[in-house]
Amino acid sequence: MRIATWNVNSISVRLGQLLALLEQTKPDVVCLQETKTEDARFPRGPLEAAGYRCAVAGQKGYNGVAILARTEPRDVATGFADAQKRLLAATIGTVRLACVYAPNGEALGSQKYSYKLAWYARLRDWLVRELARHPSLAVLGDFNVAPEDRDVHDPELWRGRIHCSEEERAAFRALLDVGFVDAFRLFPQPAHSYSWWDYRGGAFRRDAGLRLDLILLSTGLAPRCRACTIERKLRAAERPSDHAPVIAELQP
DNA sequence: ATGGCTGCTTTGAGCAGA
Repeated sequence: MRIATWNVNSISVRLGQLLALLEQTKPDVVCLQETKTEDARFPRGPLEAAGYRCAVAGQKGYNGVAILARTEPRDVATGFADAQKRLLAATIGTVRLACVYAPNGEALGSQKYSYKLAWYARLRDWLVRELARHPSLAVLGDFNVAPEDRDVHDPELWRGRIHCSEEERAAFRALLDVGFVDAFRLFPQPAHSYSWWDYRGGAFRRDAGLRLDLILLSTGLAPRCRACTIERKLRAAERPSDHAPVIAELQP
């Protein structure tokens, strides 16, 4: 079973690239973030034609998450209540999956930063309950936290800043403490492995990136994981998302 | 390079992202 996550930064702009990704990597499940589209306008037609069923939780203009799967998603749920569409869960086969789009946080000390930390606390509480019901649980998405210095192109430049602060990293580790591992770090990985590069300042060309897009696996599910990779080449496409997809391979 | 992109919004300058 191949599971993937991608922050598309608008499903309508990235639909062609998404269809190409589905064709080339043939994932069984894809979690999408920042679809930026209300549910009635989600492009179900072309995705169903490509062989994927869609569970969606979108809103106009901002945020928005979706889960695409080759089989019908079961027990679809939107998690804890929030006006911002940032969480969606579904069961595919034997695996429970949660698609998450964590808040950006803007800057330390801002209202959005407080919202980010509170959102992480709510996510943690929700994961505790979800894990009790679903021991095989995968959490995929844009966490908007670079977990460690090795996930940052220039740790000294980013020290204490948004995505890299100790407070955010502690909030992220609190998720792991519930009973998850970062699938990417189960395997040897190249140095400078990032999943997001700023559109500005030639960040991708300079490889000035952060690893913000992650696949967390419950300790019950992690032994089934055989690989986890970042599809970096999509960031080099024409009119790319600023995030690259992440894909994990699970043994059946 | 703290922006110098990009995509969105009752279309057009301002917000948000990260």
